Formats: sequence, C-alpha cells, structure tokens
Amino acid sequence: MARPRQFDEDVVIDSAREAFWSRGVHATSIGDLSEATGLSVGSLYKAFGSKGELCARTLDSYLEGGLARIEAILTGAESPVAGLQEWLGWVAERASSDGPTRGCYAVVCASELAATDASVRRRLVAHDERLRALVAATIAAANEAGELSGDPSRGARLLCTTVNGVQLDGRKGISLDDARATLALALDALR
Amino acid sequence: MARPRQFDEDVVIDSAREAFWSRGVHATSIGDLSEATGLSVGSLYKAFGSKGELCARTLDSYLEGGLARIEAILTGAESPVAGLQEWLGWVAERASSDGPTRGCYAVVCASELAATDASVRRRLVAHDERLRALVAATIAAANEAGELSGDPSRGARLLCTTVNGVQLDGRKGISLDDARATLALALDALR
DNA sequence: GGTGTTGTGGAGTGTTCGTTTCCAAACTAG
DNA sequence: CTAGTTTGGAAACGAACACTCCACAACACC
Repeated sequence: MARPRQFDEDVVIDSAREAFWSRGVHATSIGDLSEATGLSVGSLYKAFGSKGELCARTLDSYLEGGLARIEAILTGAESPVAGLQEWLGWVAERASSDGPTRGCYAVVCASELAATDASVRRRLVAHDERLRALVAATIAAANEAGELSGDPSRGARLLCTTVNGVQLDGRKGISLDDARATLALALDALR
Repeated sequence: MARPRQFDEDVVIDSAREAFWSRGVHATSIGDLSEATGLSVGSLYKAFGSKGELCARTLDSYLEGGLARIEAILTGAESPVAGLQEWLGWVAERASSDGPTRGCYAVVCASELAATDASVRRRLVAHDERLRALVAATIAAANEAGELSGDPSRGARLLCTTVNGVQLDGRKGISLDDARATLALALDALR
C-alpha cells in the first residue's frame, strides 16, 4: 500500500556498528553514521528513532549473533574441551586481527556506556550471564568426560573474564600468538 | 614576581580524573570538569592547555601511581606468591567497590581513546609492558623459590589480562567474592 | 492511470561543545 | 607604595552536535 524500503535494516545495522566500533560510540556523529550506512540523516531517524536506539540495536544484534556463534562452536565440536579450544581460538583471531581498532564491540560499549546507561548495562550483564551459563555447561560436560575438573561456574567466569581481557588487549594491539597462549593457559587452569 | 596559584595541580588532576572516570572521557564536558575541579574554564585552559592534555595528565598520574603501588606490594610481601596474592586482592577490591561506575581508569581510556589517539595507545602499551615485566620478574622469583612453575612471561600475560578483564567486569558490576575467585583461579594456573 | 501512503534526503532547528579573549583582582619584587 | 606579572572567571566565539521538518519521489492498490 506504500513505498517499500530501499535498504535492508540488518545491513544498515551492521554498517552502523562498524562505525561505532572503529571510532567509539560517543565519537561517532550522526553524519558519520549517515556516511557509513549510505542513508540520509532523516531516514536514519525515521527508521531507528535516535542515535541511542540505533546503538542499542547494533549491540543487540552483535550479542545475539555472537552467542549463537559460540553455541554452535561449543555444541558442534567433537568433545567439550575441543569446543572450548575452538572458541578460544576464534576469540584470539578476532582480538588480534585488523590492528588496534578492533577488540570486542561489547567491550567498547561496556566501558563507554555501562557506567551511564542502565539499559545497556542490563543488556550486557544478561548476555554475560547467558554466556557464562553456556560455558559452564560445557565445562561440566568436560568434567563428566574426565577432560577437566573443578567448579564449572568459577571456571566459566575465569574463561569469560580472560576472553574479555584479551579483547581489550586487542584494542591496544596484541599478536595472535600471545592471544592464543594466554587463553590456552587460562584453559589449563581448569584441568 | 607575580600572583601564585591558588590550587594544587595534583589535586585538580585527581578531581578531573574522577569526572572522566565516572562519566567517560567523551561524555565529560569542560563544564563538568570546571565543576569537578572548582576551577573556572579559563583557569583550566591556562593551566593545562586543552581537554585532551588534561586527560593525558590524569592518565599518566594514574598509571604512574598504580605502577608504584603495585611495585611496593610485590616487593614488600613476605614471598613472591604472597605479593601476587596481595596485588590480586587489591585489584578485586577496587573492581568490586563503588558500584558499576568504577573499574579501571586505564581500561576506560583504552577502550575509548586507544583506537583513535595514538599517543594514548603508546602510553598504555608502554605501561602494560612495564607491568608485565614487573609481574614476570615476581613469577620468576616464585619459580626459583619453588612456589610456582611455568614460563614467567606467559604467566604474567595471563595475570595482567585477567586483571584487566576483572576490572572490566567491575564496570558492569561484580561481587568481591567473584572477583577474588576468578583471580585466584588465574594464579592457580601458574602452579 | 489515478490515488493514497510511506520512504527519502536535505535544509534548518536550537543546543552544547571545546576554545579563546578580555579584564579586573591578587600578589611579589624593588 | 608602585610597577610588573600572573591568576581567575565571565562572556563570547565558531563549529559541531543530535534531532526535526517538509517537499518530493516511489511504490501498492483500486
């Protein structure tokens, strides 16, 4: 009954996230977003309401996609420990690629927004809990298989925290080898 | 020969850091800084040149003070491992105190500025290296004493990365017990 | 093909930003 | 006391910000 959209919302969200990610959230202006997405300022506002809401959308899709990806890795591997290793390897590659402007988008949002924006903080905390639960379940399965030992929930916390730390290192620049070695050592702590 | 300053530069820097820390660097305006420090806008500019330079000063003094503190803890303890434990305990307390607006100031600067400001990045990388060297030396000493084993430089990287991760967790909110347990587990990986 | 509805994009909104300027007050040295 | 210098602070600057509005274009429906 009316003119259809000329853009794919998901594509726009991905482009916007790229912009937020590389420059930082506060340092990215609406003009930057317009340039990055190819949409005019007016269209951005009509589609997403505000800069904050657009940012929230980019974070949500990032978290959701990441969690699904991790779940696929963990459940698709040959053994629980192999799954964990594959996940950590994937993290190491992400953290060390593309120079110092990368790291984890959630980490960027956490340190820039979590202190002032309660809804972002809630989102991040909820995601952390889901991820930790996922990892803890995998560790528990590895324990049953005799591959690991120790408290799954504490182990999950160590792994997730170290993963975040490595991604923060990635923001400052870290080599693939260093990232891999650090994460492997953290996994060793659970044996 | 002229009117003396009515403020202590170090006190002003500390106040400015508090403001940057709680609100985020980009989200803190000159007006906020003027209110936090008690100095007028003009005086701030006369004394520090620009917002960026003032921020750099707050980061430098933070890094320097932190490193000195850690060195004192590590060298003043009864044994190398006791020193590491004391350091990690101190980190856990800092990360879990004062609600979700804390965490590590260096982490805030890293994720907000490191991607775009090369001089900040260099500063942070240099500090990381000095801290890792300090920790690696302590681990090496612990190895000699038979308290720990394994490669000191990799162990230092794990500890420092996990410390940063815990401080990032602190930004989102973490309990003292969780912070302590996570760091203790990381230290266990070096046994 | 006309009609109605929605998407689009650019010009324009008021606000706030970081920064500068200016001047009077405050203080020291002689 | 006086001359000389620096501080402190209010007002003002242009630029950039997030956001709005409106005329027009593009399509679905009848």
